[in-house]
Amino acid sequence: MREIVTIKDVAKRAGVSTSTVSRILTPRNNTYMRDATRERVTRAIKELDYRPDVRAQSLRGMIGTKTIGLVMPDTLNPYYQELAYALEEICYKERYGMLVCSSKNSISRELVYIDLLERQKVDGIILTTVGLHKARLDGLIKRGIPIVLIDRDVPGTVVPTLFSNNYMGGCQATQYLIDLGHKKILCVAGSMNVLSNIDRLKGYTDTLGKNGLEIDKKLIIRKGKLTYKNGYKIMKDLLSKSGDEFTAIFCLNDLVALGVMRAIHEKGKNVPSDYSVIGFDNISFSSICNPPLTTIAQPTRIIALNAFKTIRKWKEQALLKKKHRFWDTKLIVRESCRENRFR
Amino acid sequence: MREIVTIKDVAKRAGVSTSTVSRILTPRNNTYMRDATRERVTRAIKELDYRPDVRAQSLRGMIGTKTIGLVMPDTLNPYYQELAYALEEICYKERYGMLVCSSKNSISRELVYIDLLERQKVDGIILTTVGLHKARLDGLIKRGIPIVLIDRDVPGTVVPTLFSNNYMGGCQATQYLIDLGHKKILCVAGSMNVLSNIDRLKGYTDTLGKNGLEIDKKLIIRKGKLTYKNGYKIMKDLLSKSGDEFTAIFCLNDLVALGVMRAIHEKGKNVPSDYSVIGFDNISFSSICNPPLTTIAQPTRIIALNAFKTIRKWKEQALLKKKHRFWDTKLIVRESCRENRFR
DNA sequence: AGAAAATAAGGTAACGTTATCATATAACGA
DNA sequence: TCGTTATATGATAACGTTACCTTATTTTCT
Repeated sequence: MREIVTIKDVAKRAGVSTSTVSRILTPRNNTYMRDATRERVTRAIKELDYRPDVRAQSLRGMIGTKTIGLVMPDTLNPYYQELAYALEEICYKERYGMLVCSSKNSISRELVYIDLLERQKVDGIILTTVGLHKARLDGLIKRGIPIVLIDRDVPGTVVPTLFSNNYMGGCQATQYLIDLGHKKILCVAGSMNVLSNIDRLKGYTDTLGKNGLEIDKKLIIRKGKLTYKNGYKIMKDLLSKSGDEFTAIFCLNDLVALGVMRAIHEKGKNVPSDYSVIGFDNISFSSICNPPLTTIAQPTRIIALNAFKTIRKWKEQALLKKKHRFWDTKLIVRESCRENRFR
Repeated sequence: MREIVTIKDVAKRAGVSTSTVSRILTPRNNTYMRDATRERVTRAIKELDYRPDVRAQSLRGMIGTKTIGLVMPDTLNPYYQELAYALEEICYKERYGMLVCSSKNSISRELVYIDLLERQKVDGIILTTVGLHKARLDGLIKRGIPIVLIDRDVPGTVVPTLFSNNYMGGCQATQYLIDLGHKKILCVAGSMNVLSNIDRLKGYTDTLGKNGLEIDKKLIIRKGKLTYKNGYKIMKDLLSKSGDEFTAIFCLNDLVALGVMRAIHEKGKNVPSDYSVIGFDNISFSSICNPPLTTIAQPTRIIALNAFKTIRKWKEQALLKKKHRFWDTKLIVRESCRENRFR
């Protein structure tokens, strides 16, 4: 039989009222209780294996549901997995539950999930949107759902939005290659016009310019998605033509970098002797692959922590001003880049 | 201002009672309603952007919380990520929320999470335990929490437990290598005594025996965890001594296989020309790595689907008998194995 | 036409908690 | 000793919803 133990059962067993039991569950500072009573109740709780029902607590009380929702474009993308991991760590410490939702780059799916999270009355939503509109977002906020955006902006709105400093990362990667003596640097940029990619690309072009190097449009590949498969395909095509136009490759994420490296190896060429390759994201596999990938690390943990904090401190003033915040990226040197001595 | 729209607001706006609104939210077959009324209510819901509160619904009604909990030993392990992915897909279709919890191979952390999920009154828990005891599990069941175990057993209990046929996978991998002409096959098995590993190892030894090959205990490495790092270390040690005692390597999971391959490459040797390597799990990176890894795929999606189904159909009879179920593994041939012509 | 059945909606209590108010006893200061 | 405050607990209503019961209107059948 399904035997649900409630606060009434505890009260009866301890010979007190439910109020007294409740006082133990929700300790406020200004409450008096005899030690003997406290002990009797505590014992009853233990003996009955009682656990308060968070639904009921949050429905009546002033606490929330102790749950947050994380909505990401792609759960299989290692970068988001690491974001989820960092966030889970924080949730664990705070004894929060984390509802993980993958929009799979579909806006309709994202909306279904946001709706679901709202019905579940989560204490907040952390969202990397694939195209939420201002109206929807404002609706959410009006209805009192704390929401924090990560990596991607919703134009015209005032929600706190947290970013890696993607521009900085683009600069770091490019400058590193230039310092190694590379002058002709291919950039595999993908076709998607999300802010993070635009910034990385801008970092690339600006840094070329700052170093007095020419910006060759033929060296900026803006097609397809930033996936392993696409990186492989792009590089394969390029190498089948000539492959002489560049000595280094800046990939806008690690996944494409992996695909690019695979195509290079298949062609019988070597990384880093023939081509230097640098990625972005520092996914866990970039330290494992062959050769280990030099890349730009995002401040994932810091972003996760601040997202959580923002939700917890959510007040009306969050609405008052646009709050874009950026955190520094970091160059991680491994073995996929080498000095350019020849060309 | 935080403006929570409730069923009362909808009722008021539509000019009906809350009962009538509720009837629309929870459609039972035997309910009558005038079309005009239905339409008025539906419109009010839309206009107010009303969304029912799942907490309240589940507290009063007969539905659950539409949430399940997934507890895994390691969220960063690609195998579990793919399990989570498969499960999320099912949850999405059913409009369930999924609380993702990583025990990080710590039993105390696992217990904290199970406790949290119980307080959240999830409709079920899907658990790959790192060492739950019978007593705890029986407690959960007594308290009416549907629970399904995956990959790992809790001895002496009667909970439905779902497995890949790890023994079969061990046989498939070993037989494949034998069919390629390998006679001396190293097995990197790790020290952990979990059922899945024991079964994989048994598949290995049984298949050797069935093919009339000697079982050389020196070729079974039972130390450390099944991680990339450890695989690398083990193979590096082995190669620094001699490396002549075997021509093929069966790794109990893909992660170690990746580490093993790295060590081989670092030694200037080649996979598959010098050593054939086969893994287990078919993690996404096994198709991306260099060379792409031949491996054994687990029926992850099937397991996820059945776990969910089991929870939904949870009845008292689930208690009546032990239900261990196994699903077939599958050999995935890629490029890390080759015929053994020389030794 | 009258009774029975079908249709359509409202009223109320309850789910498991806690906030708030009320009450009872004990301790204290004059 | 009495009034006042501190201590300790109980009673009740409410959170947002739905199950169940009740009531009012129609429709249908004889």
